[in-house]
Amino acid sequence: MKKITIGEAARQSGVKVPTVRYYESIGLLAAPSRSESNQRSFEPADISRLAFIRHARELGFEIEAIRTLLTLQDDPHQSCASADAIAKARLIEVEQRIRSLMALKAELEIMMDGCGHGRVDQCRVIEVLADHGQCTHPHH
Amino acid sequence: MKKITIGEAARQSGVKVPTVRYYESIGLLAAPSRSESNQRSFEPADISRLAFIRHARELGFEIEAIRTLLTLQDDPHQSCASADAIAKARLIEVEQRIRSLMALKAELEIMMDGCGHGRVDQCRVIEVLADHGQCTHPHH
DNA sequence: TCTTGCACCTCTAGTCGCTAGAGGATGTAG
DNA sequence: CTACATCCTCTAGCGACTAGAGGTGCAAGA
Repeated sequence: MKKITIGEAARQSGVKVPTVRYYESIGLLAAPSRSESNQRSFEPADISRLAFIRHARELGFEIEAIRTLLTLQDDPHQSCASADAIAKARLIEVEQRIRSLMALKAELEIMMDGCGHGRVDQCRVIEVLADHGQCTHPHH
Repeated sequence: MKKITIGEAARQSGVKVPTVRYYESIGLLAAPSRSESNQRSFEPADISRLAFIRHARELGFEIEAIRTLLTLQDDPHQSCASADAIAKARLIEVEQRIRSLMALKAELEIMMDGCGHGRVDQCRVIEVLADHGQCTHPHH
């Protein structure tokens, strides 16, 4: 029985030390046992859980969604439908976000193209921002 | 001389009432004059400024960037280079964000494809989240 | 005239997901 | 034994608002 310190847990899971404590404080991670000197002592399962959380966060899932995904993981006999729904919702979100960012990109490019690099009073960047009517791209 | 109330200013600029007050509080918008009964009384120029801010926010510029853009707008004899640089930085940010979201989308799609819609213990969604090694897409 | 109801005012606190820092205890290497 | 790293708890801060409490002012209908 090796005792895993919070630092080690952080290193292995890729989650930062204060973030590990934060996850414990919001109940995403069960409070681990403590050593005689009150230091947290994690188990391998905790590392997996932290890695799960980290990966899900990287994929942009919100903490509450992750909480649901974790309870599903904890009870493997449940239907997979909720996990499916959460992932699908996230996919739709991501697709929407990509579309809107592409529109932004187009608008920014138009802005930049029009900039003669002279003085502000000839600057399309400022001008376009000031008057949305000049914005040729219909992103909204 | 018509007096523009905060509600009217909000309606015309598309910025919400509390947000207008917030912008005033952080000095993005000059404090307008007040009526006898202490109500804010805006001028047309304030509406333009609010619309400018709103459009810039829609394009994802941060408040501090907008603050700089506004000072540029206020002094039209300055070089346009700063505005240019801010817009360019934003464009690069947006492009990066699009790339990373595309990678996420791919990973989410792989996850969903593998889901047999059965029970959690056969669910690829949970499984992929739990073990990043299974994530075939090299987005990081 | 009353009263209803809306728009306005200020101020504080909450949101999300951490991150930073204070101030102190403990563990480890030389 | 002395550094120094790591751990502990607690509080406050970030950005850009948003929500709510508690109060004033104003116009229109009964």
